Amino acid sequence: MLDLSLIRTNPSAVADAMRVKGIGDPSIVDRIVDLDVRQRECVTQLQQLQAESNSSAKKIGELMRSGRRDEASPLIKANADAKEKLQELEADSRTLSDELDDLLLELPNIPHESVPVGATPEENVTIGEFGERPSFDFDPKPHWELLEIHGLVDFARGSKVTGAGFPFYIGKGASLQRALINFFLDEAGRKGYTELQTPIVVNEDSARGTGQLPDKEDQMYVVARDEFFLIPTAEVPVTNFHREEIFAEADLPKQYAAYTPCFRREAGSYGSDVRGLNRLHQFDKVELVKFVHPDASYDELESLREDAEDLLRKLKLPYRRLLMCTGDMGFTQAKKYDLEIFSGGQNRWLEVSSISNFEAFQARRSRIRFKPSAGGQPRPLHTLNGSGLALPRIVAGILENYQTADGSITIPDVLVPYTGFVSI
RNA sequence: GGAGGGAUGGCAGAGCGGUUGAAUGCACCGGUCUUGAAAACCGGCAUACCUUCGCGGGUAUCGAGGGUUCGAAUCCCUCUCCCUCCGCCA
Repeated sequence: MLDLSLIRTNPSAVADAMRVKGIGDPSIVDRIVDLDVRQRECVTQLQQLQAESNSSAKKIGELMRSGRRDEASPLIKANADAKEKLQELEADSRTLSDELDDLLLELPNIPHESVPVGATPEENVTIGEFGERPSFDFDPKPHWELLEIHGLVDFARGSKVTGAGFPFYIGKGASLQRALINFFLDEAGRKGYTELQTPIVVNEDSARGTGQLPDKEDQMYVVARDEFFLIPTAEVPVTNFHREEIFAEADLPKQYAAYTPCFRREAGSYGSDVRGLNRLHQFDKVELVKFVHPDASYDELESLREDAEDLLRKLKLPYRRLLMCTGDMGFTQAKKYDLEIFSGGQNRWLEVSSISNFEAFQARRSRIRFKPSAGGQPRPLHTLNGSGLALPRIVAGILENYQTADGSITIPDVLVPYTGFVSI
């Protein structure tokens, strides 16, 4: 959610943001401005009437106590008469502010000035390539063939038990995932993130708080009977962990790491890139989330990105860093980096982390604030998150980049203490 | 799932339907005292919104929504959540 006062003072900036993001209908900004004016007129009128009625009621109380009932009765009648008008204004005010709130929830976040304007993924900016791509003196296999050869994942039985995109991991395949989860969490802990285990279903307020609603409603699985949503990322429960809370300024920043399964319907995204582990309906991820002071959020974004990249360096996976253009950013982000690893068996880049600054967008929706130590009103803080990291594509990358001529796979050194085996 | 109890400010905890946005204690912040600290004393300390250039003024909020009343934290209804006991179960 955006600051209403910004919309008042600079509505065109908001409409422009919607255009460069390609999200929503910019004309709703005008409707918001109009509604806002009408709402405030209505509230002012209502509060004036309430003030009159309050002071009259107080007077009645005094008269009644001193036994001057006859003097009170005309006041009582007048107040009773005013009541209808009062209720009318109350209803109007409520209707207007509900309408206003609904529209405000439709506005996407405004991109940061450092974000390149662009409409398609082709206009994302590659900032750098790091690490060494593997070179093979044999024909490298894609990971789905390696999974098959070693019996690491069972897609067919996953489909039988649940549906496409819900695989079983077997034996060393399962162990490798568990090793990665532990490695990621241990690294995060070392870097000062507090580990959190979270619910993996959330209620509607939480889904709205982080901006999945109304934007990503179709991407979430719903437990209709209990009105829960399966989380598409740990960002949702972790950010909402502090929903409706006010921090002391000195308590910032707060940072958390959480491993969770993630559930995504991926409606409308079938295509050639969904083979093997490339795109699943359920996958595992360790997510890093920060609650920070507004002045610090862009520094924190870089440090969060560094924390994620550090994992790729330690795993010795070649990767590139992309700065997403306005059109390829989501509804909620002000600035976003993607990290993609180069996976040798498919000879293509796979997104394994997305690192975003939401500025006050989520915090305003979720009412997560801090109280300035210099005094004054609580202010929304800034939230950030980044994958650290998403598992299946890391597994794909390890299998493809660490495969050897005889079809076996070498476990990256840093993972060996976690797997307990050196090869598959 | 069955039975009962509860929900008040950061926490604890009062609150006859009429200066109760709310006593009191703790915590916290500022000050006095002290060489310093502690103690003691004095003062401050919720959130959202409207209005004003500002000082200030006003409105709403005692789990949520609705109702009764001139007036509701206080009475009535509905819902949500929490706790205790029983049942079931990891």
